[in-house]
Amino acid sequence: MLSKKTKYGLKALTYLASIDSKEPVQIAEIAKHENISQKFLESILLTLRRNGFLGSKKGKGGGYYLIKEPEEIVMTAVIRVLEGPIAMVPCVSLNFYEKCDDCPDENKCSVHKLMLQVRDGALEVYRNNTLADLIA
Amino acid sequence: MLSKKTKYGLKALTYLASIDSKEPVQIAEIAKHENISQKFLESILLTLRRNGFLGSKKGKGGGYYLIKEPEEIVMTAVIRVLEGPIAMVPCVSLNFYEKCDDCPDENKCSVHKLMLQVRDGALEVYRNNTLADLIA
DNA sequence: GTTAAAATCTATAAAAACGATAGGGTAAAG
DNA sequence: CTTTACCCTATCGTTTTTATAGATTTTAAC
Repeated sequence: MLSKKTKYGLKALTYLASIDSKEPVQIAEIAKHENISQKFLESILLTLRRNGFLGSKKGKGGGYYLIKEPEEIVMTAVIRVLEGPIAMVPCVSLNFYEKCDDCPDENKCSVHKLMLQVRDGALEVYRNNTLADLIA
Repeated sequence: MLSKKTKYGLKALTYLASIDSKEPVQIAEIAKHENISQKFLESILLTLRRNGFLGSKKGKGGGYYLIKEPEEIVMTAVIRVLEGPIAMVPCVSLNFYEKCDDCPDENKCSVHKLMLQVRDGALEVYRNNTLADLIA
């Protein structure tokens, strides 16, 4: 299940990309337009800023704005920051690999075998989608 | 993230399929062989039985056994029973559809657009894998 | 410059939901 | 009368989501 954090984060990014101008947009405006709890959104935007997706400007006339072109923002990166691992099991994760406690041999594990394919499928989708693709 | 319920369920099914014979296998044996909490496995096997994957026999010499051939047990069905929806968002789910409270128009929603593709990818993998494929 | 307002930042924590496990008792089969 | 599956309930721990309260920075107005 996709967390609301990811969902809201994606929606916020989409909104900023659709605005098109690089002018800062206030949290309140984004929250209202996308029906998101403002305080929750606040923390989400913060992590997006810390990870290089957004810039921010404080004070009057401040807000958040995209720091890169929508075409450059690839979903693999967004998902990993907001949702975490793309793989459904740590033992098939590229960026968050972890061995299973049970499972003496990964290569013979049925779960491993199946989830490897699922991961590859998801990865291909995320790699082929930028923020620009989602607003088209 | 894949729940342990699903993981354990898959491992149990795999084990039963690898045994090959249709003789009942005790919960304790499966739990021990796959490093699973026996009590937890108990409830998992129960739901697998209720959903037509397993048969059971009580008393001495009892246990669980596969009710269908491994080739007939397709992953879409198993995942839906153990894990629930394959889609990461209810608004793109085939079997568990639900409209989002926010989101006035699904067709314009970026999350919807992205998760539709992810679902299709996962679906293709699950459709192409039977229990027999996983033990090969 | 000073000030005040507007906004982002920070930290905490409460509330709710969910996942995983354990305990104890019942029913059926041999 | 023993063995095993079946069933119900409670609990513990974690994660997710939201709420609260205040600190800090920047800008704009005066």
